[in-house]
Amino acid sequence: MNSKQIADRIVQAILARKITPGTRLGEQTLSILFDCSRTLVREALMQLAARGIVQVSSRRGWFVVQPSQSEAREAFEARRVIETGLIRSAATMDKTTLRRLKQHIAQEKAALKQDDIGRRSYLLGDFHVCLAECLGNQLLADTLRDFTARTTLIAMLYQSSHDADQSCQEHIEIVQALERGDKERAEQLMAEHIGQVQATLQAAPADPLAELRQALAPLQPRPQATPAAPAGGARTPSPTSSTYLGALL
Amino acid sequence: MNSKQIADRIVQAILARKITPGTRLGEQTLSILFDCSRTLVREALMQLAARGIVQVSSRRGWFVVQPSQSEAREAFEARRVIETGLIRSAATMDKTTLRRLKQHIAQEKAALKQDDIGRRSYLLGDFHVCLAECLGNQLLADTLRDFTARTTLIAMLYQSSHDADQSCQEHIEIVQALERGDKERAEQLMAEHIGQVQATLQAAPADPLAELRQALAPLQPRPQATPAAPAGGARTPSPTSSTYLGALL
DNA sequence: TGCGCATCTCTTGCATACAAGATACCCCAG
DNA sequence: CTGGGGTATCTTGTATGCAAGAGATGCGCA
Repeated sequence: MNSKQIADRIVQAILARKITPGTRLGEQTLSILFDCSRTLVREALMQLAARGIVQVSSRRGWFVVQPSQSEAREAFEARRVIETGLIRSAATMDKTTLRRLKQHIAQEKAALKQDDIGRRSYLLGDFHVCLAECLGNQLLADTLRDFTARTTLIAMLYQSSHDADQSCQEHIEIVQALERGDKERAEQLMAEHIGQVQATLQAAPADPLAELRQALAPLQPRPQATPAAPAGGARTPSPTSSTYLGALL
Repeated sequence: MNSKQIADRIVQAILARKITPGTRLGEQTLSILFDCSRTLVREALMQLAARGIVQVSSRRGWFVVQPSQSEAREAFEARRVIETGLIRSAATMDKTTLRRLKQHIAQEKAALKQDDIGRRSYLLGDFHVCLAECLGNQLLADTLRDFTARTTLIAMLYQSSHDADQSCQEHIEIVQALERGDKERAEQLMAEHIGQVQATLQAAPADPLAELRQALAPLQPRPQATPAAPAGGARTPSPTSSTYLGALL
């Protein structure tokens, strides 16, 4: 178990919504979980910090990032720019590639049917990474993976109510447009798709203190992933979050 | 001197073309240079590895990446997608922002006049990062910094002959278009600008063995940054590159 | 009760020690 | 002179130890 593997597991857990924003990632805890020394854990966390997935607060601990509202806006904008641009500048796709995308969607459908929330979340996010790979740019695919992890965290933090079936349906339409060679339409659909997710975020009050208020808001246990939570505002780091780390194994 | 600072210094040195692709970055060497333990150096290198700037070859050493031809293509494509998309989706710029861009260009001109190659390279690359910041997306700005480092390495590796004055001129025109509010033109100019740099790369022969040939090519000391080097093909890791590391201090 | 303060524990920050693999070097045999 | 093999050296890989800081706790006092 090297540091790269540890980092990957953490990212995967985030993409599967098994780790929430603000979760504490203690070096010791992880070293026990992964049965290695703190050194390796630390290297993994350092890498994730460089990728904007975790943060360290000096001598207090490592935490999964809790993007602010403006960071959330940037992340969605970044994804929109990259994904629409990628479609726009892509060559027409060959059959093999289209087959891969369709296979991916089939997997999405299966996970939806089985109500496997973790796998479902993972696949819905991974579609975008897969698409970038199919469009021939591994560099942007890797970048998108991080950005997708970020938007997943944002969706958890701001209680997105966007539903999975709709996402999958939108993916289907995008692939159909690509299959027809209608890149313009595919681009538009992608922009709308990302916009959909963004739009369902719990709108924050137009209040200059919003971020502070959010940071100071009390912790309230969240009822799984239901829509329309009681009141606006996001969670602070969970004090007992070490139990969540079972998600990594 | 913490690991972040070390990483920043290395990236800066790359952007200033003071460290070439394939340069060896020995942990011990760096720890002496930065007067700290290998631990900190290692953390910095880990972060840079996560950002795609350096690579480690097991128990052989750390090296600045030498992007392959296809990685080079991806990097330029990624920049084109991001930078044009950013311009396209931007709001109109206010005066303060435009002033910042103009100031940046003024700095570019000064560095050109003084023939300060390091600073010149740095600023020409940083223009793009600055623009992304001005367009209101720090996340993409940070991403672009890494991609710019990457294309800088590519330009060194494939002997770009694109000249600095022309780059600066193109920057000026882009800002002028933005000032006029002509985003469409700005976007086009940006695409062309990035294309310009990419186009001057030493075209490799249409040869399936190109990459291998390149990897096996003998080391030839490069005459500073002159155009039109004798023959195609890039350099292998320099065996005595530790001397170059003075560039970091 | 409420507040201030000392202390105690828990967490990261950093350095160092040692293990293990890769490479370079040298010596010897053919 | 050439090639093979053993060793010496150099490099990273991993664990561990100790220091320092932040928070939590508990106690005494007003």
